[in-house]
Amino acid sequence: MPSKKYHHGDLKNALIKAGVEILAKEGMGGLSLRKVAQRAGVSHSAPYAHFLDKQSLIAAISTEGFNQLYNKLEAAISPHAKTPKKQLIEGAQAYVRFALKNSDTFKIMFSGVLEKEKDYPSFVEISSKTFKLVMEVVQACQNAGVLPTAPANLMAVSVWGQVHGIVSLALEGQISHTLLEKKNIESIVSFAVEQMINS
Amino acid sequence: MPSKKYHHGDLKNALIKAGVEILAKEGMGGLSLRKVAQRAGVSHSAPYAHFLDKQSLIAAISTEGFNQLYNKLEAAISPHAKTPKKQLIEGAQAYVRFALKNSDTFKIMFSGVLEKEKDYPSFVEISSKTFKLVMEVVQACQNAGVLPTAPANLMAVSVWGQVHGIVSLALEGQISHTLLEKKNIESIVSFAVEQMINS
DNA sequence: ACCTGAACACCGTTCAAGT
DNA sequence: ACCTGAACACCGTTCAAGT
Repeated sequence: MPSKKYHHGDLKNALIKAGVEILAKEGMGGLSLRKVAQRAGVSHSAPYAHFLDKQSLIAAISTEGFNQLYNKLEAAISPHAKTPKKQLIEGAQAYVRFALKNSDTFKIMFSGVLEKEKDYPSFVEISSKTFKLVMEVVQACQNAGVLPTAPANLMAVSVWGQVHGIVSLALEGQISHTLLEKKNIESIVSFAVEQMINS
Repeated sequence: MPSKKYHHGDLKNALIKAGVEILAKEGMGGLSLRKVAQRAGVSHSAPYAHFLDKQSLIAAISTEGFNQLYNKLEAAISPHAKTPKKQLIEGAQAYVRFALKNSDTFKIMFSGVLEKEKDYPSFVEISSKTFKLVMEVVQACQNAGVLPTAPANLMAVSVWGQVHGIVSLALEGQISHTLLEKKNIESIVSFAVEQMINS
């Protein structure tokens, strides 16, 4: 438990944590390096000992978000190793839950605020690892005849895009009010995923 | 042609135009009210005569973006009134083209930078009008047996989400390199939309 | 090695004043 | 009615200096 004694200690992780908290409390617009520093109890220039600039902190927060997302997906998928269809459905639901619960972290991960993702190797690594996980589920589904035969990476992008698109529209308030009166996001995504599955 | 003579003239539209240009040239991170004012040739406080705050300018830019998107969709759809399947496919392609061509405007429309969309009636109006257009195409497809029978708004969100999701992932650099070597975004979206269509 | 404080350029917003 | 200029609080970033 390496936690409460910065001033020295691991300020780097304390800053990431502070960033996530500010994000959750004030949203993207409220996230400033100076506030993050203050919340971690250090001077406004202290973060520069651990991050090159604000973009680097955002990259670290996004990377942390992707790690959590990956873990949630894994946890949702692994119990159903013998039933790919369930993996697909449960994985999609886990994705939705993560996005709705950590909406500001999710937004920062996918909202283009991070400008040069390729400059951050650990971000690239976890995001491609996440894609591979999706691909494995898709492939298992294809082998079981649950999803159509097609290049697995193409099918995986379709599936991920379907889930991601609905969730993104939802977070943007773009799902029509009359639909939301009858169905929540989880069930809308369920419907869309079921549509992809071979009858 | 009401264009080149602000100082007086319609500064409001000049500011929106300047904003779009800065966005295209420098991206979301470079968009400041002061730069917009400077580019329009007025003092940094002049915009406040026309917009309540920065959010209002962003709302205006997003609204303008939605209007253009709507027009592109209409233009892609209207020639194929008798073949709903073509409307669906061409509409999706028009969506992709708009997003790729105006990527920063597209991002600002959907990236959660605009915080209280509901406060901007003309934004709400054009975005719901756009959704209705999608719904009409979907309904025509359903009547022609091209898309499955289901509540039209639910099906419309699935279709829009599918297209929007893939495009968003693409703009975020989240489409795997190995897939992009073989297929461009347009053809990936084509594949995904074809998957939704009744065989 | 890690952190502080002063400094600089830039930003959003307000307001009194000008035409 | 529309625009300017000074002012204020806040921000990202740098750097010399402290421990």
